[in-house]
Amino acid sequence: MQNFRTIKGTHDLLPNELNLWREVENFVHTLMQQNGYGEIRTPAFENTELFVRGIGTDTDIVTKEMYSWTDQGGNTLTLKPELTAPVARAYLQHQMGNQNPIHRLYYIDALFRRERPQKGRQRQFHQFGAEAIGSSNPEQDAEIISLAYNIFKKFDIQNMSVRLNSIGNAEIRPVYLENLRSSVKKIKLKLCATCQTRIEKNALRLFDCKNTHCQELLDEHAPLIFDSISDKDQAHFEMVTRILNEIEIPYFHDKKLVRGLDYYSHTTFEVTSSVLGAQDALCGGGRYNGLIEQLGGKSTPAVGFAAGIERLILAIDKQNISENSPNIYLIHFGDETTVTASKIANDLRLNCGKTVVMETLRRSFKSQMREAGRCGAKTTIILGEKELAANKIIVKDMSTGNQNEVPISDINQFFNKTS
RNA sequence: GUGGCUGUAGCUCAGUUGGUUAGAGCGCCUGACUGUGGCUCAGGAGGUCGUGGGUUCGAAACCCAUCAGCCACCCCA
Repeated sequence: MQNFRTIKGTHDLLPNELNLWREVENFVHTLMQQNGYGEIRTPAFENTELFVRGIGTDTDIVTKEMYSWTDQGGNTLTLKPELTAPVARAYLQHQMGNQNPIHRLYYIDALFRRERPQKGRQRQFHQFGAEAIGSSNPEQDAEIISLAYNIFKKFDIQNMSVRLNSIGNAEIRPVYLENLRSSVKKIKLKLCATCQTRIEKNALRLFDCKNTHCQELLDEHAPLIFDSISDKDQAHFEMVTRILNEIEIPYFHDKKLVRGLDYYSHTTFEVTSSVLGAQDALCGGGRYNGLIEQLGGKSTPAVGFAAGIERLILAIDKQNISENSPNIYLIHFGDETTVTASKIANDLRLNCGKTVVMETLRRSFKSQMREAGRCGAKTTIILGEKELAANKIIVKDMSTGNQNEVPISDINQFFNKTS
């Protein structure tokens, strides 16, 4: 007989850990709504071509990480590996641009990439994120950055840093890359092996090399993309930083920060925390003024971010996680008590708003008492044969051990009073 | 896709140069306490030793393969 288990890189989330997940999700909903963002949910899979066009043909995601298949009708489909392209697709499909010049959208969703799992990286993972479509102005960039920042701040993430840069518009990219390649080729042989291959394959990623020797060489010889962008784009960036200063978001202008997906332009940012290990990015984002047009719409400015929920959970200090224990544990025993106990539990939940857990295993009285103590119930209700015969229950306060007798007819009134 | 480390009870882990019936702590169940939790004590349930082959009289241990987990490379959230 085969033992079934979760597929490599996927995980079950059990009730215990989901308490924290729900806390995170609830706060995301609250904060987003507070900022005027509306939730969007897109399908789990899309046409493969959407991601190829959106993310970029040469990116790792598209070339080797997508879960793609051909269905029985011959359609080439892909489980979504990121959400910016699907959101942009939805924006176009529903002609949202014609309804309103600006749309603020957010999501919480599961994504799929076939990577080798490690800390902070799994094959099915979850992100929340926001996309503001329509404004090209720097205050929109700052708003997006503040959304991400405020969520991490709320959960008191340690050793957090916000890195910020601008990579200018898409037109200057080829010019800059040419410039970069020719400068770096002069020092090619002094660089590490991976950097040497990156010169042709993905020159921007040279700046991500963890080898300090390579970084020193690059500092000396490589031109920085920020220095090659237009005055207008530099002024845009300047304005973003002015707003961040004013709203007290600490950031570091990292002139080497680049992003991996092709659709980014202008402002790019990343929030990292060293408590995460190698996969230290909590969130990444930036402008993507060219994406909507790339997908067949008219030129529309947009900016957004995406953050990994698993990574956020990893980075949260779990010291003070609140267990949710029931208000009331309802103990009953004897042949005739079950029906009445069920009725009492139902009334307390519906009429008094109590969290009530009722015994359904029919364990011994002692076991039920132990269970009531273990699950942290503040109050225990005892309904035995004697109580049933007398039409009353015993209400026991678990911290003091005090007991009261309450007539069954007065239960709702009693518990409404004690809130 | 590449490399390193690791798989024994629900959890954390012992298990001697290969040798009878594989252990402990925590957790769970029952009882001492015939209707009162936490403390204590006693008893009990729970294992195809990740899986499949091989070596051997004999494998949890040795060999091969495979799967999974962790960490790193790579990449990214």
